[in-house]
Amino acid sequence: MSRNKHPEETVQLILDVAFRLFMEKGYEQTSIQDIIQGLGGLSKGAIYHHFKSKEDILMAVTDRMTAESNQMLGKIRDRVDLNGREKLRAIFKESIQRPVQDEIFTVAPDFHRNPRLLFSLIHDTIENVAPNYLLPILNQGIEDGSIRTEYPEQLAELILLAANVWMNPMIFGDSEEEARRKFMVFGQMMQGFGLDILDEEMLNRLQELTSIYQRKK
Amino acid sequence: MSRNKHPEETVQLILDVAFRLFMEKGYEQTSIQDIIQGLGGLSKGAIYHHFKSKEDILMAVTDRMTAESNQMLGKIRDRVDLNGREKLRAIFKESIQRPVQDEIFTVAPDFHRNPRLLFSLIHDTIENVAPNYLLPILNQGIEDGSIRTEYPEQLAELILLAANVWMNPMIFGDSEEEARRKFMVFGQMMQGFGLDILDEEMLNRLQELTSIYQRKK
DNA sequence: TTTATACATACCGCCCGGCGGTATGAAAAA
DNA sequence: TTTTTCATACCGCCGGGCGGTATGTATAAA
Repeated sequence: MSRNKHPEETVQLILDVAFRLFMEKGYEQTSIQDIIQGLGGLSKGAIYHHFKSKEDILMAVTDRMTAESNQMLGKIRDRVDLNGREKLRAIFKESIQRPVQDEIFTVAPDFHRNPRLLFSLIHDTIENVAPNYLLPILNQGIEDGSIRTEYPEQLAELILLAANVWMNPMIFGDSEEEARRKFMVFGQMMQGFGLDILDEEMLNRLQELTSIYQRKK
Repeated sequence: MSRNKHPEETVQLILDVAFRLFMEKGYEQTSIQDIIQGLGGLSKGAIYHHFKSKEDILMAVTDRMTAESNQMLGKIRDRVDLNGREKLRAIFKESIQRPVQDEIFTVAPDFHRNPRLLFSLIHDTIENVAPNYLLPILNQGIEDGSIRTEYPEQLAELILLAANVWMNPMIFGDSEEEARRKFMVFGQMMQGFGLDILDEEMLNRLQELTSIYQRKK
């Protein structure tokens, strides 16, 4: 095969294939050979020309996964027409509404077979999303009086861990009923912090996602 | 080397060595050969006689880790001299007081290098500890009126995830100040559920553990 | 024409796990 | 008591596959 004039396409192809396989089979269970086979003609040399290790591919894959989500978060964070509480609500709404979620739910990553991916998600949530996206919103909410808390950094972490990890149907494989109850408990927790941002629409969407994932299994 | 009359000792030896190595270097980074070297004479055949795979060793190691802790939980759960809220408090106290924690903190498992171990911990927390230990206590608390919640199953999960994972200094490597703030936020969350069970003694012990782990790194 | 890039190919060393074989001890048979 | 039998504990080599590297080659760009 001849040299590609647009190497970026090759990179994306590798990431596409790796993403699909990592999700379907898990990172550990996916060999470089598996990726090569999904590449259609390309070889090991191509992969190691663009990525320095298998781990490097995983990082690129997760980066691409979170990039789109973070862009959305950034947009809401930087809006000037909403107060803190409204932004918080907007984030939750968008997080479960956006179609990217559907894509991920379609390939259905089985986090039981993907502890590394789960860890990446948790790590990104704590080290990136919480301080860079949710924290500024909480701080704004504190200033404009729509949110009250003494420790916004920690509250941001706890909220995201509960929402992104605990309530994530892909991780714990909840039934719709379990998802509903988690949503209720989560809502109660948020109210305990003076944050009343959940509504029925969100619950319905969450249950929808849950059922999509249930069917996939 | 001759045959051991007490094979159980061999099993324990393998688990001892594997435990130490998994903690120090991480599961992935520990090879069977590494374990063999720590065994003092025993060979690969010995390992695969007692365990069917490397994964099997990991499971045995984690089982042994949680067994002691679960025994303590069971004892408190089955006491008849405490109401639900008192049991809940007793569990929290014991969980951070018991010396087993110190042992683990001494070998210092770096969860950043051990996503599988982290997943095992989370899995055990959700699938075992929550339903079998904390849930009965919450249910008792609901009956005797010392705890009020509509969804005890989910509350049990959320509480344990926050306490065992989020507040675990080994996972997120908090500073003492961060540990204190997490403790405060956690306490606020518990109060939101009508549960006022934390006290200063617990905070001090938590910060002590945090500093022990900080020094280890 | 030269140079840098985008690959292909051959190969390395390690690792998990299987497997044939051996040593040992305990129970059963003589 | 002695002999036989048999399950178990363990040895250590080998195979297949893995991630990764070194080197070669064709092509685009300069």
